[in-house]
Parts: sequence; structure tokens; C-alpha cells
Amino acid sequence: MSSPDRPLENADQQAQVFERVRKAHQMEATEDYVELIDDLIRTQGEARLVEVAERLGISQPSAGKTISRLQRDGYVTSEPYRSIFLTDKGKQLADSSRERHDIVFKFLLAIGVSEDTAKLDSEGLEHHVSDETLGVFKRLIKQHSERQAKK
Amino acid sequence: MSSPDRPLENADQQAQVFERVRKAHQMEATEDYVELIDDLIRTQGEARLVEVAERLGISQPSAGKTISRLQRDGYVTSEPYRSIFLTDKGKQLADSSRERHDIVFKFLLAIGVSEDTAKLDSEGLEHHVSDETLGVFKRLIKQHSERQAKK
DNA sequence: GCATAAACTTAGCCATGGCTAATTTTTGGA
DNA sequence: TCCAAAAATTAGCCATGGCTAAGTTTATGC
Repeated sequence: MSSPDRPLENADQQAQVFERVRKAHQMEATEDYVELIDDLIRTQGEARLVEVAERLGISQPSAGKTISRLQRDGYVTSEPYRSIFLTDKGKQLADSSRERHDIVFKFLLAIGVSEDTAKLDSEGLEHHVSDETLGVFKRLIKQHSERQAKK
Repeated sequence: MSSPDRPLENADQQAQVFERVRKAHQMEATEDYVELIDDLIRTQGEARLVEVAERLGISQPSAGKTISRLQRDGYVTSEPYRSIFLTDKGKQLADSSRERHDIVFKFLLAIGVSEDTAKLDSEGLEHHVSDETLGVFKRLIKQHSERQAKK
């Protein structure tokens, strides 16, 4: 590929692309945490820090620090030595994150990616998919399931 | 959706997923920089810090700090007040990053995402697509272009 | 009911990647 | 040639998100 397919564009436009990625990036941890906390509340009845930390694969103090930030920013509430709850804002974010995650996951399956890889990739991809692309994904999932039904 | 589609899995497995995302994350800035530097060298003959910073939409000192890290880690070389060069390692990473980026971009176009959105999304997505998924993308791009040719 | 274990917090460390302000070096034009 | 503008660097700030070690609180089991 000697001639690039994406020619050098206007510097301003390119800067906006990167800015958008940086913004998405700031939300990643937040989304992962509220999604996980919501999962834990659903399945275990409550979300304990020890469990959050274990599932994220990080130390308890690291998880605790981020939980504090989430509390400061209004996504969760929790009293010292107690379990963690989602605020309305946190619950909304958890719901929309889960929906995105599920769509990306199912989309990958629909196009023929293996279940293991779909699980891995969807976790990384979910934070960077625009609404437009998500819409296309949904459409293709639907087409795929209809095709399956016909067989 | 009252019953989650992705049931709570083993904590260890889940931790590995998040660890993989964190690793990918560490590489993101590196990949973006070498890809951009390579683009600049191709099209302008050289990569100046001022241009890198402008295109990333960040200040010169911020870009400079990351360039120092890239130099420390063997991706680029540059002497004070001079332009930036890629090492072999850096060039290799730039090439593979660009290839990924192009595949993701073309794939999004192939499934019907608009050009503007494809440009935005591919920048965020490229760092999180596994080789397996990339292979599926490539296959679908090919199918799409063959379908186009038939018309 | 009390001792021990588990959970959580606090304190303090580090790297990354943003920023501004101020300085230094290089470059280009009159 | 030399001076001003542009480019790059340095210094120092901040937030995030990792970590370990040590201390505190809560829960558990004998």
C-alpha cells in the first residue's frame, strides 16, 4: 500500500477525531464500573468492593479510589465499609452500556467471530462505537437472526 | 432485558478480559503517534513536533513528553530541536496500525456506515480488534467488493 | 462474647498524559 | 547580518488509575 487510503486530512478535523477518542476514553472506566456493579447487584444482591476489585483484576485500594471518584461524580453512593449502590444516573449509564455491549457482542457473533473472541473484543470495542454504527450493527443482527430462522 | 445475555462469568476470566483491555490501552497512544508520524513523513517529508501536536489537538509540551517516552521505548529517534524519525520497530508498528485502521475503516463502509462516522469510529476501534475479528472483517470487505463488482 | 479473619480505608508511591508559563534554539526575512 | 517569529524545551502543575504496606472496622465462628 504505497498510497495511503486515508489521505492526510485537515489538521483541525483530525484533532477533533482524537479529541473524541480521548473523551470516550475518560468514560471507559466509569462505564465498566457501573456495568459491573449493576451485574453484581442483579446476581448477588449487592456489590462489594472486594468483588469489584477481583472481577476487574486490580487491587482493592485501586478499585476503591475509582469508586470514590464515581461517588464524587454522582454515579454511585456508598457509606464506609458498606456495599455500593448505583444512583439513577449510574443505573442509566449501566443500562445503556450493557445494551451497547450486548449489541456489539451479538454483532460479532453474527458475522462469524467465535464466542471467546467476541467476549474479549466487545469489552474493548463497546466504548468506541457511535450511535450510527450501533444502528447498523442492530440491523445486521436482525437480518442474521431472520436468516437463521428460515433454515 | 431482564435476564442478562452475558451471564456473570468466572471472576478470573472476567479479570483477564479487563487486563487485556488495559494492555491495549497502554498501546493506544503509541500506535496513534507512530501512525501519525509515519503519515507526516510520507506526505510532508518530515514529522515536526508542532505538526504532531496540532493534529492530535494537544499542546506542544504534551506531545513532546509522549515523544520522549516513545524514544525511551525505542519507537522513534530525534535530536533536540530536530524532526522526528521512526525506528524499525516504530515503522513496523506504524505499518501494522495503519493496516488495522484501514481494514476497520473499510469494513465500516462496507456494512453501510457513513464515511464521516467510519472515520471517527475507526480511530477508536482499531486498537481493540483482535486478529480473529480482523480476519472476519477482511473477508466481509472482500465479499462486499465482489458484490459491488457484479453490479 | 471475643478472637481472628475478611473487608475496607488511609497513606504514600509511581507512570501516563493533559496543561500553562517561561526559556532557549532555530529559522527566515528585511 | 541580525532581529523577530516560530519551534522546541524545561519546569512545574493537575487528574487518573495502577501498586504496596499498614491500620481500622466489620463479620464470623468457636
